[in-house]
Amino acid sequence: MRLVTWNINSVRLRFDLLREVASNLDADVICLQETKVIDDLFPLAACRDMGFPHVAFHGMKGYNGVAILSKRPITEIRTPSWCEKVDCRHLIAVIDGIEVHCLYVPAGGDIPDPEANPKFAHKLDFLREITAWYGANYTPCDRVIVAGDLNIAPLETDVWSHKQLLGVVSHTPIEVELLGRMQESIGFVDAMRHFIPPTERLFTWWSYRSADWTVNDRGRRLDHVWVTPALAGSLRSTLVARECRAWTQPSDHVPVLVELEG
DNA sequence: ATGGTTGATGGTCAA
Repeated sequence: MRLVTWNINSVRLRFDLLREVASNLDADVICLQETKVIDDLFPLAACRDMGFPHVAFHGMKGYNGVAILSKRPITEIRTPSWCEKVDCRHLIAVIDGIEVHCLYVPAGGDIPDPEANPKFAHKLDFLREITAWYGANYTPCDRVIVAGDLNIAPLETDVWSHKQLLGVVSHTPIEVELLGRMQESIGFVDAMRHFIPPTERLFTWWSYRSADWTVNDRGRRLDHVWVTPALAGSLRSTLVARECRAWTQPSDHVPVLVELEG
């Protein structure tokens, strides 16, 4: 299975780029975040024309939204929600007996203080809640993939400057700690770092708020693919499609590919 | 410390 995750930042605006991603990466499964479209307007026919007959989507007006496109049948769809909000951040599709979780963790706003910033408090609560849920409902023996924009760069080499980003939302110690607890809940294996050593810089996102994203390579690794220990032995390769950031009218995130045997 | 850009939207809000 060749699984791709991409924060597409509007599936309607960037459908032509999605075709390129699907084709260039020879994807079997594509997890999308920030689709920004209600379900009635989701481009389902275009997905089928592109060679993905099986599609699950869970969207809302204007913000968030997740989708999973698959060449193989989807046998079950679920849409959990967190923090008593129905904000379309989590979609589960069962494909080949594997639970594929497409996840979009709240970004958390600008101020890294839960007292002063309700969005940051929501991000931390979201992580605590979903961590408890994984721990209570799954075991390392289950076949689960979590793929998506987790909006946290956990390692020092997941950001362009560890020191300069310690106080910036996405790399603060409290977020890194909570993401670590979530990963440990059922022993998720970081599929990208399974192949790329932690000493090597690895980014999947570069801000729009820069005249030239290539200057000093000021990126962060916000997008992740995790697999349960039951699937770790099936991991074959990973790839960050960095070239997509240089495309015309790009997303600020680039696609990440993880290949699994079978 | 601040600002910078983008997308959905039709006011700003979120990222």
